[in-house]
Amino acid sequence: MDGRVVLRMAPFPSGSLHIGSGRMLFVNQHYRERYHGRLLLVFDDTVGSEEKRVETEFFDLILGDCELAGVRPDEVLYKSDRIGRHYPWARRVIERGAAYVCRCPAELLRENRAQGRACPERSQTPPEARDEWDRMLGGSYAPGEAVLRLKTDLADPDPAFRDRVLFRISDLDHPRVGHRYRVWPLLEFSWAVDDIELGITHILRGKDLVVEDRMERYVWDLLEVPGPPFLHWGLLRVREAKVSKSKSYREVKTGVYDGWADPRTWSLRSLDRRGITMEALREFTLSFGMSLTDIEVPAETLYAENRQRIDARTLRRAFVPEAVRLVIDGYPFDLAQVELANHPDRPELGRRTVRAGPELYLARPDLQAHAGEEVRLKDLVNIRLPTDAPVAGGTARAEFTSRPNQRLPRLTWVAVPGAVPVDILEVDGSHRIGFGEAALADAEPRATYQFERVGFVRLDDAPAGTRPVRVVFGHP
RNA sequence: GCUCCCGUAGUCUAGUCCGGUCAAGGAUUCGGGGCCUUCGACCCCGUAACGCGGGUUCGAAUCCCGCCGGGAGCACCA
Repeated sequence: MDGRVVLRMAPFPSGSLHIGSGRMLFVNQHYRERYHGRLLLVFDDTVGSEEKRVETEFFDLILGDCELAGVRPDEVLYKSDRIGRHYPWARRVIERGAAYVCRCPAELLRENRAQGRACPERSQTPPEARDEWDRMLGGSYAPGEAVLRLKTDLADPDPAFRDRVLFRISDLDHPRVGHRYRVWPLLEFSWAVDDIELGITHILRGKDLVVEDRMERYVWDLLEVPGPPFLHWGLLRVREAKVSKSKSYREVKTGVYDGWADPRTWSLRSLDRRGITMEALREFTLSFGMSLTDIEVPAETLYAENRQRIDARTLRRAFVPEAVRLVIDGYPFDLAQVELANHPDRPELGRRTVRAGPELYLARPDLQAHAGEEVRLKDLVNIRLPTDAPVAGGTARAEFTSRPNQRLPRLTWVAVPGAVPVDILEVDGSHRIGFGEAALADAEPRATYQFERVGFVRLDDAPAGTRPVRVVFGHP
């Protein structure tokens, strides 16, 4: 087994991979590594349909998703390059008397199938079928006028399995191969062929494709070729991620979403943008094993996995949302600045000097929650808050009370001089604006921080110096 | 409706093939406590599960039957 395993992943290029479809990447990668095998990426880009079009931009997008996830396929192939190889297989099936060219309109075909009724063409002899097949290939039929169908059992309990269509005619312009082919195989048959021709040893895929197993197996048995075993995983949904691929597609296309990295897509790249590491995502995904159960997991589980990985190396910074300017009467003059640790438990991550002073920004929600109370400004002094909280952007006065650390509610603050405007992009696409401490002024793009009492955020990939500083919320 | 698949704590998972070592392990959540100048981290403690009903057996989460519940598919899409 070791070293001889060949796996394949077959995405349809219609969007970026999201948290659920990413499972394909991690599972295949996992088994590839475990058995030192090969992993092929085969774009399942047969011609599709009017509703399901192949779009070239998605080839690169998906390749980028793989790269991001740290999955490097040994080979990248396109089904659309391989269509010619499927025709001889069709011929073999016809020779066995197991396929015929059906000229029923789609409507009638479906009805007959539902009734378990045979179409007149079903009785074609192999030579007749071959002639008809040649006419199909030769262009005698228009799209919809003829299909090649497999003879199974019209009494099969599963109607979907009765004489499935193997090839159909389509005039759609394919973005890679144009009009090179008119006769296109359907997914099941194309895989029955390619899984053999590519020497695939194990097929690992989502259970949405289990019916297709049966078709592939049927063709292999018919042609007396041994085929690889199938393994499936159930549906994985993240509770908070109500993603629909078509919705994401629409919103990205119309610009409602900020591209495929918009947090609302829950795409791999959006998670990366939020500072969720691919290692965490990989562990998270793999933890579900190959169970056939459909599962719904709270995002918190993923967040916990990520927190475990990044907490110890992530620098702390102060951020104040819905900032209110607070002038503190009686503030001690010698406390113009304080030196703070970058991480409470990791001295090796260094320290920074932060401006303090009598003019500070505080969060309006904090002011409201503790109106009139004495509070501790974290790492600074104790003050008494005003009884009325002004609106965000307003100013209020507070009163210095004492210096020593006391067990009081601890609030986050940012000195007004040098405060950096920050815009947090939330998971639901909304924005939270506020001020961050001055140290954020020269933060590197893509750097991850923990905003104390807010959560883990990652800087967007904007040029340094962009104001407000754009960050994306990761998780608490 | 038909076909296939799946049911272990709030959530996810180990165990089910090959019955005993499972009075069910782990993770996360939640509750309580400790510690640290974050509501984060860390440490300690705790709550909590074999869908239901029969059967086989000395013994069932594990095998059999029935029921109930959930999911997916039923395209000339992938």
